[in-house]
Amino acid sequence: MSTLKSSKQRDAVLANLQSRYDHPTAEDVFLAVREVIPSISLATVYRNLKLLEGEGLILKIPTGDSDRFDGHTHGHYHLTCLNCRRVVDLSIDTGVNLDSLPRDFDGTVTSHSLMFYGICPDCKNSNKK
Amino acid sequence: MSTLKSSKQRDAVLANLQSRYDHPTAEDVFLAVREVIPSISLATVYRNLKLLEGEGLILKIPTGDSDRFDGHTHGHYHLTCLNCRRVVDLSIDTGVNLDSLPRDFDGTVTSHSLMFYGICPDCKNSNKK
DNA sequence: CTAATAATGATAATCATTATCATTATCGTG
DNA sequence: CACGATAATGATAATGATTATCATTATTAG
Repeated sequence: MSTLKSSKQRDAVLANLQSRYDHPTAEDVFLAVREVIPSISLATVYRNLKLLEGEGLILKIPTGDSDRFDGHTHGHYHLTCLNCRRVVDLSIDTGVNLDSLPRDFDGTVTSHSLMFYGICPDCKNSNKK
Repeated sequence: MSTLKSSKQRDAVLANLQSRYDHPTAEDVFLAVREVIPSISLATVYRNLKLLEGEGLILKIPTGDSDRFDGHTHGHYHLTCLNCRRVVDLSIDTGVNLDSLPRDFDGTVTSHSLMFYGICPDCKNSNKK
């Protein structure tokens, strides 16, 4: 049983994710944290992203291409823009009645993830002629 | 503008996906279709999966590891088993009120995907002492 | 039938992510 | 504080999934 030891690299990765509201890739986080800790390695970023995800402190969002990460684990959903590939937040006033779903299901549901696809506000507005 | 030409390989890939109710990886499909067309190449499977997805005939399910594919595009949702990593269908009596969601959102939502995480019936029952 | 070109199979290339390993940092304990 | 155990790091090699390349084959319109 290994005990966690603190590291400034891990702190910096978490701090970066919690300070931003986009949904960066591991590489994005690497580039940002390198501004603060120039010696940090990409491998260290990947390692700590995985650790932090395991701790439940961040969220990994699989998208079909590179995974995205989210430092805000409160209940909110995402939209993947089919035009610019960005992942943006959708603040949803609950509305999804998930509790009533797995009625006739002989398994256990512990969590869910909901991804919307479409066009983000930026792309929609910049496409106006 | 390129026009589609038919091929028995593509037909076989689609037929395989439509005949099964698991959610195979590209490799899984490759192994299955090779039973019918021994000369088929893995690259051809990937190519046609992408084509078929573009046609809207199949669904690609990103999972964080290898992508899964689904030959049934009707409205249904999936559960990823955290124990055995399989993806199983969840037949849901609608229940999700998705239409009312993107009210205060200045973008366009064209589709969504909902993934549940938990324990599938098989694993749940085999874990009983 | 023939020309045009889409599709194939084989394989090399790419890209994201993970494993390896020698070195360094952290932390409880004497 | 100093020590020893071990977790974390940085650099890089390795892996695994997916895509690109390219010469050859198959399909289709005319």
